[in-house]
Amino acid sequence: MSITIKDVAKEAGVSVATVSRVLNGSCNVSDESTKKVNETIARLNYSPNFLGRNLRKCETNVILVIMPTSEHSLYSKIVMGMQDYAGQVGYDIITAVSYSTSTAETRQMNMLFNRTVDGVILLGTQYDADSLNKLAENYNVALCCEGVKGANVLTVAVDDEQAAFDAVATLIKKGHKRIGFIGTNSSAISSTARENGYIRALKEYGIEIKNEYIYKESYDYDCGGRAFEYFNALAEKPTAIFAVSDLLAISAMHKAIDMGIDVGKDVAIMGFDNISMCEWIIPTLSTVEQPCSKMGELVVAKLIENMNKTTKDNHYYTVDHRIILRESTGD
Amino acid sequence: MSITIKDVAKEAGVSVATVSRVLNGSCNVSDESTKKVNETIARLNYSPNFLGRNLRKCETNVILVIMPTSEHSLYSKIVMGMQDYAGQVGYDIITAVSYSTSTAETRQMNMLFNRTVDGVILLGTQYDADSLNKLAENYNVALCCEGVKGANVLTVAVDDEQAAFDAVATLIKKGHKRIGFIGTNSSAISSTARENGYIRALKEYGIEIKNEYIYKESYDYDCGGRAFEYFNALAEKPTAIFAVSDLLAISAMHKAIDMGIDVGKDVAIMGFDNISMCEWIIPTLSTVEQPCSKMGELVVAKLIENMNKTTKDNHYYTVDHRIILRESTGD
DNA sequence: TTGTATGCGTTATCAT
DNA sequence: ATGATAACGCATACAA
Repeated sequence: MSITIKDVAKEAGVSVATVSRVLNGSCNVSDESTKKVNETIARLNYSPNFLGRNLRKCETNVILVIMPTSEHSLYSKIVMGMQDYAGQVGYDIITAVSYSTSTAETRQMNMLFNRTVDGVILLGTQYDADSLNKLAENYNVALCCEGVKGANVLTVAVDDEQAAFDAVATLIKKGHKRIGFIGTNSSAISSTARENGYIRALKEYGIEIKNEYIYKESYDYDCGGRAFEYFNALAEKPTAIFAVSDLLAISAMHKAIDMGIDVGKDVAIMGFDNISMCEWIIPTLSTVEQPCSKMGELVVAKLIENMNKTTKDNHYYTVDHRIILRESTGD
Repeated sequence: MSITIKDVAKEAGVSVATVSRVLNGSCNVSDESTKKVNETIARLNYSPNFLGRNLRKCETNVILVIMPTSEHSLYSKIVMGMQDYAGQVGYDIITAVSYSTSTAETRQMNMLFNRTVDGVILLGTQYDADSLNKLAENYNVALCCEGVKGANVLTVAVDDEQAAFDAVATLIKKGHKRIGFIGTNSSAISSTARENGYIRALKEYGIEIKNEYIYKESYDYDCGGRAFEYFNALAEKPTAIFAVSDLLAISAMHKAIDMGIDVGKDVAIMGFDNISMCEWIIPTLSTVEQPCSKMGELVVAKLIENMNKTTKDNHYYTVDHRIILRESTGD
C-alpha cells in the first residue's frame, strides 16, 4: 500500500504522535525531532492521507461550488475570486456543473451530505425556498449571484432591481423613450427583479409602460435574436433595448446587424453581467458589471464564518454594480 | 454529532454489518432486515459518511479534472462528456481551475497525493514530461486535449497535425495560395503539431513556405488582432488565415472588420476547436471541430481502466476531428 | 443470514 | 517533549 504516518514514525525513530505534531505545526516538539521527521517525510516522499485526517477532524476544508453551466464567464470570474480568497484562508474550492438539471444538482449535493465537503455554494439553483431552508438548517449552504425568493439562506448578489433601474435610467437620460426589455420566464429572482427595475425606471421618468415592449422567453442564445425580430416588427419600434443577460443582448445585436440596422446609432442595446465577450465583439456591448471577485470572496468568507456558528448568518448581502458604456449604446 | 451507521443499526435492531450490507447492496441479507434498515435510514435521514467509507475502501470514486481556464467552452464541453460517462459508471467528476499557474496546479494535485481523489485528468498542463512520467508511476493521471512531448502518460486528443493539415488543405482547395498561420510560442504540443500540419499541407500542394506568413505569439485574445494587422501590412497579403484557436481567429476577424475588410470574401479565416462562439458571431467562423463528448468519455473510461491495473496503459489515443465550413471562409 | 471484531490513517487525550 | 492508545465511521473477514 501507500506510505503512512506509521512508516514515517518508525523510520524517524519517533512515535506517530510526534510526526502528527510536526505535521500540524505543534510547538511542543523539539527542534531535533522536527528535523528528523521532516527529513524522513521528504526522503520517503510521504503525503498525509486526508481521508484519515478529515475523518478524524470532521472537516475537509473543501467547499463545493455548483453551477448551472461552466460556459458562462461570469461564473468563471466569480469562482476565480472564490479560489483567491479560499486559498488564503486554507480552503480549497472544487466545482461541479449541474447543467441546470436537478438530478445532477442533487447528486452533487451528496458531497455535502456524505461529508466530502464542508459547504456548498450554489451559483443559481434548481432548489426551491423550502428545500433550501431545510437544507440550511443542517448544512452550510450559500447562494451566490442568484437569490431564491423566500429562502432564508446566506446569499451574495448584486441589487438586481436597482442595477436594472440604473441601466434603464441611463438609456432614458440618453433620450430614449421607447425601451424594449428582454427578460426570461425563468423563476430566477434576478430576472423578475431586473424587470421590476426596468418598470420602476420608466415610471420614475414618467414613461408609459407598454406590454408590447416586454419580451420574455428563456436565457438561450437564440431568444435574444427572436426578441429583436419581434421588437423590429412593431409599428413603433423601440429605440433602445435592455436585456437581462449579455448573451441575450449579443444575440439581439447580431440579429439587428443581420437586418442591416446600425447598433449604437439606430438602436441602443445594453446587457447585464459584463462577460468577457462584451469587449470581443463588434460593436462592443454596454452592460451592467457585476463585481465578480468581490462576490466570490464575500460569499466564501461568510460561508466559512457560518461553519463555526450554531446560529447561522442567513443575510442577503448585496454588492455594488456598475454601468459600463460602450459602442452598443453609441458611446 | 451527525447520525451514523451505528444509530441506524440500533434503531433498526440489527448490527452495523447488516446495515452496511444493505447500504452496499449485498445479497446475503433477508428481505425483512433490508426493509427494516431502509425504513430507518429514511426515517433518520441517514447519509453514509464517505470519509469513513473511502478510508476503509481506499477509494473515493472521484476524478479531479484540472483545467487552465474555465472560460474556454471547449473544456466545458469536454467536462460535460466526462460527467455523462462517469455518472454511468459510478464516478463523480470534480473540477479545479489552475489559471495556467503551476502553483495552483501543484496545490490541486495534492488531492491526488492525499487520496482525496482516485485520479486526475489534466486539460493542458504546466508539468513537463519528466514530472508527468514520475507522477504516472505512482498515481492515476491522464492528459486530455493537449499532449506533452516525451510524456508516456495516457492521453486523449485529436490528431493535431492531421487536423491542421486538413484545415489548410481545405483552404488551398478553395483556391488560396497565400495562407497566413497564427500560432503561439507556447510549449503546447498542439500548437507545434498544428504548425507542422500547416507546413505539410503547403508542401504537399506545392506551395512555397514563407516565414512571413507565420505569426506566433500567445493564446491571448489580442494576439489574433495583432497577427492580422501584421499580415495586412505585408506587400503580398495572405488571402486566407488559419489560426490554432477559435479565439485567435475571432480576434483576427474582428480586426479585419474594423479595418473595413470583408471576411469571407476579401479574406478567408479558419479557427480551431469549434467553440460555441463560432456560431454566435458575425460572420460565423469556419473551424476544426474537436469531438468533445467523445474525448471526455474516452479519457475517463481509460483512466478508470488504469485504476485496476498494475501496468498502466499510457497510449496516446487520437479521436476524429471534423472540418466545419461557415461564413468566414465564404461558405 | 447475522453479529463480532478488526483495521483503514489520522488526530487528540492522557500519561509520563 | 514524548509515547501509548482511543476514537472518527465505515466495510469486511470470520465466526456462528
